[in-house]
Amino acid sequence: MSIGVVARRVGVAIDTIRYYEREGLLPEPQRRASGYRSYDDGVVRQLRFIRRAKDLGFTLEEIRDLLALSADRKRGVKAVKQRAQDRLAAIDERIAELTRVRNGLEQLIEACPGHGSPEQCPILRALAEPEERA
Amino acid sequence: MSIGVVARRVGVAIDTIRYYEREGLLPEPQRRASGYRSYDDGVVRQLRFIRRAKDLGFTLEEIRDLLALSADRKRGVKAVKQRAQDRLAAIDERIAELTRVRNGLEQLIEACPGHGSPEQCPILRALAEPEERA
DNA sequence: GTTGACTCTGGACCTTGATCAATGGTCTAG
DNA sequence: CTAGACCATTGATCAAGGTCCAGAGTCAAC
Repeated sequence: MSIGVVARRVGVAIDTIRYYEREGLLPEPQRRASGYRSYDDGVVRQLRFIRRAKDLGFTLEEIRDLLALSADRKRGVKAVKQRAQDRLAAIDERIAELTRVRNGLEQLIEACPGHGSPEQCPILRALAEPEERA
Repeated sequence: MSIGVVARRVGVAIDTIRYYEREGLLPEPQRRASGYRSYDDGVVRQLRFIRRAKDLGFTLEEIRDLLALSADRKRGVKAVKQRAQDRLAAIDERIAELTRVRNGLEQLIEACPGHGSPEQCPILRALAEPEERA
């Protein structure tokens, strides 16, 4: 398969495939005599793996790590689970942080009449206040 | 006040202050005869405003907008409230998205024994599977 | 009156995850 | 054989929000 066919099958740009190769997320493929990259089906699975991991919020660096682990029979699984748990913890932390921000913002919105002078607007006041403790 | 003093008082880098000035988030300050920037206390409040708004997830562009609105007596407040509501909606959306990802990941982790062969690891399987529908 | 800390400008550089452009070689259908 | 599609490499560019550097001028203390 040429790079263009792979790109179409996975739904990713050709440049992205070459980029992943440079970044070590994809192995260097066979080459034809002309220099064209020649892929087999494995790369399609691997690209889908990358895309799903990205959807789960893994960075490309973490994905490179996951890919290495997934190739490591026996020892890999434990480490993969650990990475997934780390990722889960990071997501939980991010959700908690966003929730704090969200609730703070909501309170300000509720307290804001939506008219009157800027000095009376709790949103602007909260932003401008010298020190505030939540 | 010199730029360095402002930077220390707010806890922000000197370069950041100049950057904000270039980006239109801070007014151009007075200059001494030497060309040194000379600030009054207002800039400290404004920098804190920027920092708080950034903590709420506003982009610098949105903050520039908020600052303009906060200077607009009467008409500003309504628009500020609207911006805050938009921001709240965006945060809610982001939390919902993260929560979906979080729950998917959690299920995979629960199903993973943490040992055995990579082929049996639900995390790796989910990532590698040709098609999966949640 | 000089050392050391500070500031000025302009522009380069950083991160992440790509994407695009330029230039040139290759492949395939008609 | 040739047009048009495809692919190669290198290097630039993007968004966002800064950070850092060089080279030069300035300020404050001793």
